Amino acid sequence: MSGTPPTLDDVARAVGVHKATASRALNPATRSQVNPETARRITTAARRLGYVPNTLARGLRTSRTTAIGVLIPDLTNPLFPPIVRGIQDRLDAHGYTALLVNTDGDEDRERAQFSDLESRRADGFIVATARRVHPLLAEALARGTALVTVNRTTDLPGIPAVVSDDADGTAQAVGHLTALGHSLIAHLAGPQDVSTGAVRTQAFRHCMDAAGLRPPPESVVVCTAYTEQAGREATRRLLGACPGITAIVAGNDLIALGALAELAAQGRSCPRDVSVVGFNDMPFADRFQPPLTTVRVPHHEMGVQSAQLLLERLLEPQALPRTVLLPARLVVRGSTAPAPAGFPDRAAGITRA
Amino acid sequence: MSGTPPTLDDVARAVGVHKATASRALNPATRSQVNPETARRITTAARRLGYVPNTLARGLRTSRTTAIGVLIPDLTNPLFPPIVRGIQDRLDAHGYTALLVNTDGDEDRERAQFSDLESRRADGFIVATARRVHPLLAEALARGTALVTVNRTTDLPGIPAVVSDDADGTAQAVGHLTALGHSLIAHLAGPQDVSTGAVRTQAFRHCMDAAGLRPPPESVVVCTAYTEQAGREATRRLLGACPGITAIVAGNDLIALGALAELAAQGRSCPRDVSVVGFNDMPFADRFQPPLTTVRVPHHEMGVQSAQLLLERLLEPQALPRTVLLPARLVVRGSTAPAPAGFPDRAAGITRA
DNA sequence: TTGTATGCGTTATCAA
DNA sequence: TTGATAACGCATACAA
Repeated sequence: MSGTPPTLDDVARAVGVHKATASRALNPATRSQVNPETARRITTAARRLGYVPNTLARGLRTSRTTAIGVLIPDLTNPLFPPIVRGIQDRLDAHGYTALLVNTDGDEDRERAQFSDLESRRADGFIVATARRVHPLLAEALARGTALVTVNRTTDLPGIPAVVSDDADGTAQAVGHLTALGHSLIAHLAGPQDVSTGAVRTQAFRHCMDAAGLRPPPESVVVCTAYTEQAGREATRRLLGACPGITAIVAGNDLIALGALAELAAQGRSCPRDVSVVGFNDMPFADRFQPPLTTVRVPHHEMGVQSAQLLLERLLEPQALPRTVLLPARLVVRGSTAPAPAGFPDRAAGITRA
Repeated sequence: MSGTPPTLDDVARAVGVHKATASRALNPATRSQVNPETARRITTAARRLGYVPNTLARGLRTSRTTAIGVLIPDLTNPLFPPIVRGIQDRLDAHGYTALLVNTDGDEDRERAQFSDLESRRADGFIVATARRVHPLLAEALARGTALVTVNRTTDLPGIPAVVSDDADGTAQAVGHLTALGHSLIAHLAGPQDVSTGAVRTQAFRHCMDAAGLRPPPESVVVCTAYTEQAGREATRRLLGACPGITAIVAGNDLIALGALAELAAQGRSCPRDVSVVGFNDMPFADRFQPPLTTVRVPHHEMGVQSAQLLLERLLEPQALPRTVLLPARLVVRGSTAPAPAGFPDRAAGITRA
């Protein structure tokens, strides 16, 4: 209704100074260059007129937008809201804004979204969609784009990253199960083309080996996605091939949820017949039926740290890329219990070393 | 590394035309004005150089940014990710981008965030933080800002809104409980300064009245927030004042979750002793212990519709503000059961009409 | 069909 | 300490 919003020139004229002076007075960094009294009058007039600087004009002039592109697979995956909140909280504190997009795991969509964010001249990118082989990120890195990955990493070196200590988390999960007397432990692996899937699976194999356990190849089933549906299908295959298993280490909580559903459908009780450990400690995991034993990953803090890393990178583009490793911690709840008796190892074709 | 990104002028020079021609060729709307063959050469060169239009410059020139501010209370509240996804999905399809901010229910923070989005020259706003009395929105409306509220409305007329039919949803909840034989039905009301809280509470009173039930005043407890914590505290007060109640209609699922926690803590079984109905059908409500009977609200669709409404408003600023009312539907699960015998109405001081 | 010129609102450089 | 001026990259009215 009131027409166009007031510009710097409007404020300047209201005070009777040049717009350059108004610009200096309103900018904290240059405020010292202007007479305190005039500065005060300019500030007052700006407030009175409801002046808000035009970020587009400023960005065009300074080639900085204080906007950061944030790429996630899907906001409705409960893993990501805490990460995004962490990012936003830290960015906000520094006057930056997150530009959030979903890629749905689709490479074309990701390219399109990334390109859009580039057209908006995002100052940098926080990427939660990293795959181990990721041409788009490689190209961006080569162009000198400020980049940080969070939660997942790329095999390509040179990109700062914030991840949780998944190897240690997996070790805690396996250790918990062996301490409960389990030896027929299966693994519902996450997709192996992303670092979390590969790292957790490798750690699982390593831990089993170190514990002197030799599970048959069929006891490790790779899920096609980090979803309940994929977890359920993988569990069906697993139980078909290895009916004797008494425990499952799931690639993440959604896969674990799928496992719980399939176990229930096949009339197997969790945790009485089969123990299940998840990964992430997603929101409300403690309210599930049964409450989920899982490896807690500090998602909010991962978001905070990734934003911090990116902000540092914008200040010092030449600094060596750091990787921040945050601790993961097993949270024991109701989905794990001592191994049931009467399931000798041989029944599942497993041999102890 | 490769220096600054290519501009329109770079593309134009590579082809040997003026940048105005390049602009026209690259813009779908003006492409017809340029020789098809030249247009092709320009398009090719643009792709080869990796040209991406500078949205800042374009926005400065056109005073349109194809960016929409989205205000939500808190992304980690499971209610909002589906709404935001709905918004993003529809905006994306029209080449718009969502600028997402969290207000954490803090009015100062909300003003600051809103101001930042204005400085980024968002073309309009989708507001999920509406309170019944909301000066900020009133001012924005008076300024002619394009505005849509989602999930909640403002008492102030003139702002298009997308909400679910909460009165009907509440009626289904109460009807379900009375059909199960409950008459001592309590209500854990949401905050009354937001429309969802007020509407559901009013509907609850109305339904009880229509059913000939006259619950004592203490059986309606207002929660200070839509949180598990607030729900738990309210439940404690409720059970102290009205120990005889056999059913609870909660203001939303988080409040219901708090009720479940407090009931369990007091040794009362849900649903055997007390039935609980939630509101929203938040993600994984079916996996809770017990699976939650709740009123499903189509959150993703609410997001889609709110984006649609805003886009329409940008095209036709003068059109009358519409309110879209989406259907809510009771989903019966495990947290409701027939009323236990042996709790005569008089025990709770309730009288039938 | 194409080129020229101008301005969007800001900040930075240079003079005064 | 302040003012004048230019430029960021684009789209458009106007001229050719």
